[in-house]
Amino acid sequence: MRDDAHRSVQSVERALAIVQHLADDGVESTGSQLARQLGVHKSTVSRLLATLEDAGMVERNDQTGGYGLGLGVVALSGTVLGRLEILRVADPVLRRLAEITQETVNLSVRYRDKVMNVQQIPGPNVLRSRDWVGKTVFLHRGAGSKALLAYLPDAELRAYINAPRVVNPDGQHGHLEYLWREVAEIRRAGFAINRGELHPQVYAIGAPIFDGQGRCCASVSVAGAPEAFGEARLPELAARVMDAARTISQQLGHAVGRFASMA
Amino acid sequence: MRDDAHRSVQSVERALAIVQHLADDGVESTGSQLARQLGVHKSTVSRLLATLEDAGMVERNDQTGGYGLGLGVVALSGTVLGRLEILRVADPVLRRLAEITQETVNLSVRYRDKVMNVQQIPGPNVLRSRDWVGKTVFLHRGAGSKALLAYLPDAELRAYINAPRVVNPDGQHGHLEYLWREVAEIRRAGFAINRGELHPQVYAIGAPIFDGQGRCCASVSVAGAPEAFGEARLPELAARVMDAARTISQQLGHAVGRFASMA
DNA sequence: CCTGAGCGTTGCGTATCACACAACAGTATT
DNA sequence: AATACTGTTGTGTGATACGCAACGCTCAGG
Repeated sequence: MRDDAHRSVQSVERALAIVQHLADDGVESTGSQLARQLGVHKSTVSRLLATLEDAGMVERNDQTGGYGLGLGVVALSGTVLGRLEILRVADPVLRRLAEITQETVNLSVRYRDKVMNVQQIPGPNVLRSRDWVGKTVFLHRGAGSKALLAYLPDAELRAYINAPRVVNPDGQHGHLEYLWREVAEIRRAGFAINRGELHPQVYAIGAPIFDGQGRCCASVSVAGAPEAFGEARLPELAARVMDAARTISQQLGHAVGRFASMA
Repeated sequence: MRDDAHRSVQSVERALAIVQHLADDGVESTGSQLARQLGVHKSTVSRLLATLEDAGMVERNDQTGGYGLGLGVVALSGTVLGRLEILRVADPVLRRLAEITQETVNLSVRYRDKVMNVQQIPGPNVLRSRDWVGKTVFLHRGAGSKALLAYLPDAELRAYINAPRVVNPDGQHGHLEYLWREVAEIRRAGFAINRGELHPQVYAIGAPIFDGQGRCCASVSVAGAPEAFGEARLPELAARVMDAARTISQQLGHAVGRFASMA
């Protein structure tokens, strides 16, 4: 634990732990609660919170007196999203895909051992559109995620599948060896399909996007009600999604047909 | 400078300064550059960056070797936006407004002495839709901003107008006394209008939103090309925007007609 | 009204820890 | 090869962030 001793700054680590804590439960909490959960004195937390509040990273709710994440992180998010060049080139393609399919379109990029949604264009019959940008899911859950996973370099893919995992409370994580078959299937078909993995009533199709170096860096997916993914419509949807992914890859400088990461 | 001595944590302040710096220029920079600009040793910056990178707040670009903001801030942003209840209640109203007007609809909230965009529904003929959520503008610039400004409590309004301001390089900030007349006009009409203040080719109309305590906490605005805001259409647009704002205010618990902040 | 328990803030003293320094490794340009 | 940049990492020391305790505050409930 203390092996990488002074490669990092303790107080900053604590501040970031506070931020992560406020982000995880989502709900705001008091400084004393944070102090207990982090195992430090409440005066320390008070000073850290004051510093974070000055920067706009956390805000105090006037009504309840609790602390929560501040709008400053939204401002930061805006600049980082604005600098993601993949968003610039993908945006018109995604809009067109949404218009053609009349379903919800997502763009996801890899983030550590997860996949993060960075753009969502809600379809006409979407209910809960909000709170999706910035959401992360594991690489093996969901269409967009699996599309990304399947085209990782073999070493990374093997490492991910064999990595020791803790079984979540929901019991969703076991051994992932079964993924080898699904990955092969995805590579063969060129797209991944999700039949209610994340939400029972949401099916999705995802296809990989490759950057200029031929690495799979993102994925595009189309999500909708299960009825929309019947045998009749699925081939057309898959073709549309793969076409969009290919277009974006081209604009990122990827030579079509050269799937370097499959070599 | 050092008067509020140990009410804040220096190292965390420095870390946040790094983050702000990376956000401001938008462009990524090297650790040495950051060290020079902050006036600290590069080894300090190196350790701070390592800590921030572990948390996903900054990322190193493999190609250029520079540091930039990381996707971790996007994840944080997702949770804070998901907890903004005004987004939940406003979302359907905004979508309906966008559908009716066929223009771009924005929802803004106050953030310190600025206004932040927290939701944008792009219209059909939008060009650059991206990178608007999280963007901040001053309270007196733009339709949504001025709508919020005009309904601030008088004390805050006076403080804002009389606050000493530095003149920006673009020379946009001078004395703001002229705002008193415009504020009166906005309060009389019930909406604010922006004729190319922020971008020459973008006009907008904004109306205030009030929370359960009757405080003006947000605003909704409709933006589009100047041609769309001619005499013929402007009254209807203004009515639509004010109607949407009133609907959202109602759902936030504000009694219609009781504009407490105008008393 | 007083009490008690919860909250956050703030002086203070001390031990920790984060800093500057310097040396090192790596890379690109000369 | 040499220079000029990077970023990383040991090391010593002095600044500093920590825990403690006391304070002011609000709220709940005898």
